[in-house]
Amino acid sequence: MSVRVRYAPSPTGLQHIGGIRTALFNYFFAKANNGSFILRIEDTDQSRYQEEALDDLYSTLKWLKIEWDEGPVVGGPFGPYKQSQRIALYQEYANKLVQEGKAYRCYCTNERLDALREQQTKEKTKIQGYDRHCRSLTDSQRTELEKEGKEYVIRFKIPLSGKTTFTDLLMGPITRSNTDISPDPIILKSDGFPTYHLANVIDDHFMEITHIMRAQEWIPSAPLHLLLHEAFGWKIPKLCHLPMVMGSDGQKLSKRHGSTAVRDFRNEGYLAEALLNYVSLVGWSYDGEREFFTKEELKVLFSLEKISKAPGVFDYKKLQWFNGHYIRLKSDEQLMQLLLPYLIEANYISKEPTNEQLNKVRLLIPLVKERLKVLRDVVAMVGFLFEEIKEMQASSLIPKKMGPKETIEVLERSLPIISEIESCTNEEIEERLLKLSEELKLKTNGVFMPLRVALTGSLVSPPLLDSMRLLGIEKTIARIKRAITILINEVNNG
RNA sequence: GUCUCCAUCGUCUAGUGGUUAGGACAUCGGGUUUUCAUCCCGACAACGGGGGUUCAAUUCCCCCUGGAGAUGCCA
Repeated sequence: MSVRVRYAPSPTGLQHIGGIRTALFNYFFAKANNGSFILRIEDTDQSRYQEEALDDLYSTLKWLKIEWDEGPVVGGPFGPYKQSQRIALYQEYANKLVQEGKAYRCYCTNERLDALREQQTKEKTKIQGYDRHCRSLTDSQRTELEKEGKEYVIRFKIPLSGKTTFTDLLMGPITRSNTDISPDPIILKSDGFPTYHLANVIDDHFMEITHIMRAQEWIPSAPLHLLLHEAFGWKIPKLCHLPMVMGSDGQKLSKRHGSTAVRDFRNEGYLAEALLNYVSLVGWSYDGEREFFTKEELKVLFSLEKISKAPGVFDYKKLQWFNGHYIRLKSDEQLMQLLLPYLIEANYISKEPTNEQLNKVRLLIPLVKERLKVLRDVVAMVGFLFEEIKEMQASSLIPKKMGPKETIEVLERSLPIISEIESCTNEEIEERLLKLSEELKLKTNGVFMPLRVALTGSLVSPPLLDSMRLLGIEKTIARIKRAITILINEVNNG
């Protein structure tokens, strides 16, 4: 039987790193085994449902170029693939369990359950959870409650003794005593919607899922799912619980660790290739040496055996490193297309860039390519070419071990040399500036640094002479003159 | 509290009953470079503790410790 796996997110928020990692592992596992990757929407919680979340799911998967073989939009033989469209099925099977005496209606109010929980916490009772009050209702009591028209939920009867064991593909055998399983969990809510457990088990069965790959946080409820499968008399899919993705403090990765939404990474200028490559390496490795993988390679090389058991910390720095690598792999033209939206957003160029603007941008691509960690960095990096420098401190113009007067001399004597930049090569200008530094008995930096700061307002910038060419001779001269003025004022005032 | 799972450099990881315990990121140093970055070279840095089993344990077993997750009419 061919492999069938699913990614089954619930549309209650933006797609995040942890979710997408699960999606990726399922996807790669399916592809590596010539199987099918199914997308299923687990929208059984009406109160937390967000329309935006669904859009985000689709756009995120599209961005990563993860296509699903069956699911919403594309359809498939086991649809519908949205749980909210399968309610009748869940109700039918929940009722079936009730009829067979494997589940029961519970009429307990939220007030009673809250009070129960509060008491249990206060008294630190051994067993936490539902007290199975309605499990032992007599027939006449039930008829009475029905007559009153009381709301009810359906609870699944967990055996009162014995234990449940399953073999996890990664973890090996895992056993849980039935008395430790949440006592008689709700499988059908009072609004007629199923809980995760019921819907999940029914769908996995009818969608003929062969392998359930999900995060380790599901281990504790796996025995319940097993019991549910057994109650229906269904075959149990193979289980594989993936290590979780943690933040730097070892806790489950969440917003307080930084961005976790894929959308945020995308906005910052992370490339899909980089994110996909890095995320695939959290909890999985190939041989411990190689770490660059394309999606296509992963679709062949991915294997369950190399998944690690221990949770992994998400390393933002390493992601950046991957991103820089993939940025440098782009051609200049490709990178330009990626960078344009950021330059437009910063108002450096117009929404419909003119040819002149495009030509200018085209020239600066090689200057920034090796410097970008994320695409958005380009804004700060080339801002000096598109807008005036807001603030310039005399102190930042003056290199270490030099005074303001010396710096003024450097700038003034550089001016005539730089004025000729349009009729000279970089090498010729460079040579003359080096000669100047010798004449003034300065280090090379003593000349280049003041010029750089005068031009860009920053100690760090793309190559100086190329920057001057891009900025244009007039602005270059004007900025150097402005710097001189600032320094003269500094001398007069201080 | 109870239950379950996990444990190699700061981080992601490779690895084996006998290895100088390997790689990558980060960090630090050096080289290239007019700065930064890239690139190259180098350094630092790990088998949580205690018992066994064994001629030999990082590796197998047990305990402890530590960490995480679950304990919802959320998924």
